[in-house]
Amino acid sequence: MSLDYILLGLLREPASGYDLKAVFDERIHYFWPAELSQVYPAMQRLEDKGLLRSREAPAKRGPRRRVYQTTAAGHRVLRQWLDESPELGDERIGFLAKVYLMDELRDLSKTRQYFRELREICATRLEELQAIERGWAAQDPHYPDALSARMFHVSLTLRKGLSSLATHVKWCDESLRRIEARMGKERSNGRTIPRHTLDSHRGGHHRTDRVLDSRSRKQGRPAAR
Amino acid sequence: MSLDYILLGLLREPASGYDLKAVFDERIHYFWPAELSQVYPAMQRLEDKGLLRSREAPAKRGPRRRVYQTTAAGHRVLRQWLDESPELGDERIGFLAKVYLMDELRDLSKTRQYFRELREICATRLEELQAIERGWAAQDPHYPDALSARMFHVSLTLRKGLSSLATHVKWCDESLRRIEARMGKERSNGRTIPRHTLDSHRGGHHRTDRVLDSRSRKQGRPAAR
DNA sequence: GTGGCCATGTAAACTGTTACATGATTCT
DNA sequence: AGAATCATGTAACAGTTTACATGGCCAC
Repeated sequence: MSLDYILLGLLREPASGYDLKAVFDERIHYFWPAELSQVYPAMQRLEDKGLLRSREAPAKRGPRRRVYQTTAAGHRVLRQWLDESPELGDERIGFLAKVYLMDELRDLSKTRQYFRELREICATRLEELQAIERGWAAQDPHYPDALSARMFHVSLTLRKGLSSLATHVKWCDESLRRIEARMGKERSNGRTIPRHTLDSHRGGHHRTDRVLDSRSRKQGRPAAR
Repeated sequence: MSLDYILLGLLREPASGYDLKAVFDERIHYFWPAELSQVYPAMQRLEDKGLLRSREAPAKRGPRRRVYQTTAAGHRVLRQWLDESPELGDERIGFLAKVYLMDELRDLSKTRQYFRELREICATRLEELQAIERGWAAQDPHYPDALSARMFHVSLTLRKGLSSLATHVKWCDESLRRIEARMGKERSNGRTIPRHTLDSHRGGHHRTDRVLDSRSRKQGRPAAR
């Protein structure tokens, strides 16, 4: 349901669905991704409820655009939502689910490889956010201070991203240390490299050939693909 | 789709849907919550695909139970999933969405209150995880070392929760400092306490009277509640 | 006997993603 | 003429939550 409220918040300035999609992909997607196919119907619903109003906008360069904006009722609804207590909500963290079960592979070098890749992904995204912050600092001489109320709140969220990702990278590093220490112990305990590594043929089969790919009808033969 | 794989992982030891729900609520829900109404059909689907097998179990104290267990095919599918590269995935972080838009309230004391509550929630959950770790340390004299492969991987995920939540609390504290500094500046700039505080009548209306509560049919009058 | 926990499910609703359909304008 | 970008949507599917239905067994 947060999407509706985010829309009300973003449409305090008038914008089209298409405009909004750009905003989502640029700034919002870090905490709330959205697709156009979800945004358009949502805006229509909110207009039907009287929380948004829209008008046909003269289109320079392109076809007709419908521009939406939050109404007074929309502002009230938004403020009521903002005034509610925070909730952590249910986060689904797929990469942790994998780590939790990864003993199944019986091969710590696989776990190590997993953490190395994860570290890379997070470090890259961290740099992305650091670049944003540098940009802000560059065009505002007393950056973290003297911000508008709007930017102040936005900067609180940026800081969250920055600190979360930095910690994430540190966790990967700590994990890699533990994994390597453990691998060292395994070797010195006389265990040789696990034989399961035989499975690693047909090089680099990342993200291909999903087996569990769609719901099968009852009694459908599993092989029938 | 991760749910299916988590089920395959958990059912390396036989268990009923009901058992599994307890495991989810106790350990797994930190990174992947699940409801029974989702677990039961999922297990049936996985059995139809040949990845789980089930048997009727003699029920001491209660009605009949159906106990599931991962098959050899299920193990293969699980290992294939575990072998894929990590992905961050789309996280939806509702509490950040609110902070991002909270300038709308035009009342920093509301933002401060929000962060105080958020800090409390996270600190509580942090203590929860710390208690788990203390429990492990208590019943295992050389705790973080010499773990089974299973527990080693589980402990990697616990450490993630611990470090994430500690950082989260620190972010709340940093934010509270910034908010209070800014409130001080507002006061000294001659601005008095914002008048919007008039809205704060009818004390403590947390989590009540959601306005945007369900999709309205087209053209439904907004007032018709 | 009834309240609580054990146990298994179905149905409907909600939220979100992927794929598709359509067409204008601008740039090369 | 064709590709890229602007622009708006629909349809089908996938994943999850909430509400409901059912019933056994056990303790008080």
